[in-house]
Amino acid sequence: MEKVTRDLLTQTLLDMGVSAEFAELEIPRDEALGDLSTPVSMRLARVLKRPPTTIAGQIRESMLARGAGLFKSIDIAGQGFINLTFSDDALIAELKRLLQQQEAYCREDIGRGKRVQIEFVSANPTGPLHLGHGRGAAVGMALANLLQEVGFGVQREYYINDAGVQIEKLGQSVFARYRQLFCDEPEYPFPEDGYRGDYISELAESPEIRDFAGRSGLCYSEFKDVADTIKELSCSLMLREIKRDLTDFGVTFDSWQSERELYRSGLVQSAIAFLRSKGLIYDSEGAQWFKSAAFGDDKDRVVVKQDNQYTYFASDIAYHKQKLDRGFQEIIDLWGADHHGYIPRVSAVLQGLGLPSEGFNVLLIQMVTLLRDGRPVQMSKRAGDFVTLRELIDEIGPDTTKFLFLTRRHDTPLDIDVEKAKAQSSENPVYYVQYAYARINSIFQKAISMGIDPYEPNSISGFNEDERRLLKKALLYPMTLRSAALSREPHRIAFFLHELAGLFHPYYHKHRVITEDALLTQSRLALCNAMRIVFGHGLRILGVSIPQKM
RNA sequence: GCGCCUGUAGCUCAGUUGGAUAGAGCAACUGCCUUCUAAGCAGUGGGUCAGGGGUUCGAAUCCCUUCAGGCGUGCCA
Repeated sequence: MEKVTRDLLTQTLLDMGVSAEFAELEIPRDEALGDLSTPVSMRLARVLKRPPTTIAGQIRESMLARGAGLFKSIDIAGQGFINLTFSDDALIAELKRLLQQQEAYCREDIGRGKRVQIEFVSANPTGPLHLGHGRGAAVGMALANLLQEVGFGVQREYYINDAGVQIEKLGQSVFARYRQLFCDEPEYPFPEDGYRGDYISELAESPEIRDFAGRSGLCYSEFKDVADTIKELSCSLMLREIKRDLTDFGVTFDSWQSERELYRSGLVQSAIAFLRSKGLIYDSEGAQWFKSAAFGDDKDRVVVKQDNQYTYFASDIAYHKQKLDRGFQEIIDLWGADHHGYIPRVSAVLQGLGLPSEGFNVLLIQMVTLLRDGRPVQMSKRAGDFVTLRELIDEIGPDTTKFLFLTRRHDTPLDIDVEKAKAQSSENPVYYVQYAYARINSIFQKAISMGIDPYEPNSISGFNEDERRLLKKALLYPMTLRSAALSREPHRIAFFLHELAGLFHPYYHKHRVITEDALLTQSRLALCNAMRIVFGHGLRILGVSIPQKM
């Protein structure tokens, strides 16, 4: 409905010789003013050098003439706002279109098939997922669903950092723990900066490690002799755990990319050679440097150290080059906010490889601070003191956890008081939304039991004021979807759904849907069906379950 | 020192990308279950949008500045 209006406004502006980008519609704060409004005439006043009210008058005449019954009225208010009010006939016609097209009604093709890759979570397989990863998982999944819904070709990827010193430390930690537990060496030295969480013991106790230990005589080995297998086993066991957590959280990936695989297949070497051939890598002070300063970074960055070892940056170069080689036109990475300093150099790489700077988008997932008794808890994987995603899911459920993360902008720091989250979980906003859906379903069940088909309303009469408000909100849902997609902010959908439920519940309480009046019943069922479609669509995008009853 | 993020009701957060009189949830208080689900509804109270200046028809939103918190600033990953 907003799209039809926007197209109309755009045409009107083009006829006046004005660029289409001025065609912006918004929902007035005060609904008495109208259904949609545009401040366009005030913006044009400066450009056209005419008073805003004069311009507004011209736009009004043109839109009324073109609109053909779409509007009940178009008013000019204040300093030049144009307020549009839809006619009842137009709302009903639009409702019928929604019911006919179902979820397709919600989708506007914004992506036009553009291939975009979203990489998220990508936690090192050196420990369980914590709350920050959970936030990234919820946001990344919702964003992927959202973009897919508006016409992008989306791939969801998890990058596995299974090479380098962190994995080395993981292996050492597991090795040391095994010796302490099973080799009668309780004093066996634990690595200084090893991982100390309980999960290390669990790894050491796992059948896989114990089986290998039995075969290799681990109690009599040096770490370096068994390092490769210990590391690989620990890593894959940890990854299995992570995958299980994600699955239980309802988050899935299309692709898992291993860092080690980049080295094995020679992609790191060839990527650097490629950059060198383009003159973007040079030698200095015995190291090899990438010219990132040429693309906006503060300084050039080392990719191969003096000792001939690759830096972490080297594999990231290969990784991001490979993303381009796989044909993605837009690359979205979700990173923890503590990596923000890393953005310019990766952006530099992609620009050096020919990707326009707007093709690379990093969503910084701000820190999740955990509070206990109102005081922040230091979360450190190495100290082993942190609250896992698993723990929170088990306590309050995946839907509540997701909604907790999705009712915030991703780039604002978030405090979670676990005790409060547990206490409030039964009053969580997610239930408010799900409950609305379940109630509609319940009405439909009742209708069916009475021999009425709620999905096939054959006639729709007029609507009262409450119904009009509800209907209008549902019909304008695509507007939220569009802005959420364009701004890459899935949380807007969560808030929309909560607002829609906030209209539905009072309506439900005030009016009966199924009454003696057959025509009225048909109309109200049609309205409920529209709500059902929108709630279902929104919840599906957020990755939240859609309960038929509660 | 420099860079990025943040500061909105007692708490946790939105605020349509510069629009009209700043909004929700939780917490507190008062009512409402014989009806299609009370995980609900109706109502009450709660604000110097961190402070100051600027830009313009119009600022919580943009610019400058001060204050406060977080993060970053490796030939670590």
